[in-house]
Amino acid sequence: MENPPNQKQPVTRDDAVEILESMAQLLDLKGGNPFKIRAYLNAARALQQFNGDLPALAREQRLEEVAGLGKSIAEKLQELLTTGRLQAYEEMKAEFPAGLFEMFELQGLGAKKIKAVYEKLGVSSIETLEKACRDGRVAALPGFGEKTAKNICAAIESRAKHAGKFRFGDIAASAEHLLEELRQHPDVIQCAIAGSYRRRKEIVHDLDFIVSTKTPETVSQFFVGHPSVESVIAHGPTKSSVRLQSGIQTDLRVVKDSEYPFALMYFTGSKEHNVAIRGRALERGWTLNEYRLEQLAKVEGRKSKAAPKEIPPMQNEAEIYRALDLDYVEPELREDRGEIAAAEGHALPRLVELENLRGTFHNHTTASDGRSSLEEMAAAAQELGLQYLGIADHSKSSVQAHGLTAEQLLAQVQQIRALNKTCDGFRLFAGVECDILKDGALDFPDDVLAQLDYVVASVHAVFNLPEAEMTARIIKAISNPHVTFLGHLTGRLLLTRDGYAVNVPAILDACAHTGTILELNANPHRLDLDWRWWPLAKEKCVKCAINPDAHHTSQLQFLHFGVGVARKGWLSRGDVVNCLPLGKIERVLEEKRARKR
DNA sequence: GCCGTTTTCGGCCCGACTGTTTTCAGTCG
Repeated sequence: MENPPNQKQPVTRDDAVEILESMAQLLDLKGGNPFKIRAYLNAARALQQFNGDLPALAREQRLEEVAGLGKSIAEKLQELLTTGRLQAYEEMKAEFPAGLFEMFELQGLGAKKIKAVYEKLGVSSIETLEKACRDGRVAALPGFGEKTAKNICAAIESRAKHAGKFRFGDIAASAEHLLEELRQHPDVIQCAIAGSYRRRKEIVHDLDFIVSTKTPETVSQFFVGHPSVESVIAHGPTKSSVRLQSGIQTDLRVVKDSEYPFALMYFTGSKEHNVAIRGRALERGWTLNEYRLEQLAKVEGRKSKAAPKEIPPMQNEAEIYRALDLDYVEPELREDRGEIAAAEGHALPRLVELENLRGTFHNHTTASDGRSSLEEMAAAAQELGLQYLGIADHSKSSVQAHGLTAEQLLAQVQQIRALNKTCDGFRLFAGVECDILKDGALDFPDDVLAQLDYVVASVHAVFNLPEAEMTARIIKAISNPHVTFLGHLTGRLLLTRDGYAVNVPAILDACAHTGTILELNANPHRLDLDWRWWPLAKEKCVKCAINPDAHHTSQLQFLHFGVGVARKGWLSRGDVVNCLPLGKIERVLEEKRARKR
């Protein structure tokens, strides 16, 4: 169901942003004026931040009114938005082989180096680049060396390693959309997405749709013919496999309605959880598979050691667990990390839910690198039904993120205080995302921090310290009594950058000691701290704050991803401070400050 | 290429880090 290549699609704002960024890359490859290159990047950013009616502006020839767009780029955008094409871009693009562009995805390679290997070695793709690195031609180039060649090979390897993996947040919207369309289909009785998606893993390899129906063929046909399907890999009566336009492989399993809970449970996994569950079935003289739970004696060639128990009727997953003398295990916990023992001993936690959240901290505005204004963020939070919203723009050392000076920050505090007077039953908290400097000092002096409602301390630069030094750096920072929250503890960017070397248990101890609340950064690129650490944090009585790190009103929705991770980390409402109502959270923030005195 | 202005050119964010080279270029955030 691919779009015919010459069918005209309207150019979206994101398309235009991408083309401006490509133009900057092309100019860079051509060795263009660096300020001109920056002008294109600035224009791309301006366009990204522009919230108005772009097509209307293009129709009225008023694009130049957008700050950051001058005469030249406005004209180009005008052409792009009205004709769907941009001649200058296509001409420039034709000067270079297409393979050069994927080389920009390699960490450590920029336009200058790409240009050098292209012009001097004729390298025009990642494959030929790897060959040239291995046979020594790259290392022999002026300005290159052994180390550079080795680093390029490592970057190629890392890129390959990440192929076929998808961040949960990148595929969630299209997955839910497809699920909703299946649900609407008249022949579909029940349906769900199982697999690691249902378990809310931060990275998924594929999607597993489970459907129950009386007419497998029509549902399968509907699935493989869906507009979001790019190509069909396999298409049978009960199992179909496709690749969606996002690139992710997606399987459909079609079962009878009576088989549905068993299929859902089986395909939700994890494999390890299933093995343990099947073991329990065997102990009872039963066998469990993706279709049913039945007496082992009925299965050919197998005998039960114990006297088989009578099998109760089962309509849903909860009843399957109950038949095995277990409490219902939420999908997020099915990782064989102690959930079965807890389910047996009625010791599973009641997991936090999105509806429990009353507010959130760590959000940006246009004052630093956000794309929505203070007022817009406040309005969006209230629309979501939140009682409070914390504003934490970047501090001055984060130059690339337009960090605020002390004066700008204090002006924002005044603005927030004034805005609060106009709100009833809703409060903005004035905070900052304060850089943790290389030596563990904070980016603002205490007398500035003292004027805020809270401080999120985060590392944004100098990632490559040895573990002990990085750990000491962070502990020093959170030992400052003004620090309320520790932001994205490991600094990882999923599928892009590993977290820095840091001793997480030592940091957790320090958080417990200082009363610092640990952020669960809900940005789908971060999801940091990782879910695997949260049970330990909970054990050490470290509180969690689920923060979206929103740079736009729409990104407050990231809370949804954060709750998934918190649930995966066994957290309950009581472990998450932003489940507290306004009156109580105010007290928590004040008490944290009071610890210093 | 954009912006400001003290209009029509001159400045544009910048420090850290790495690797190559021996004083600097390229990349990144």
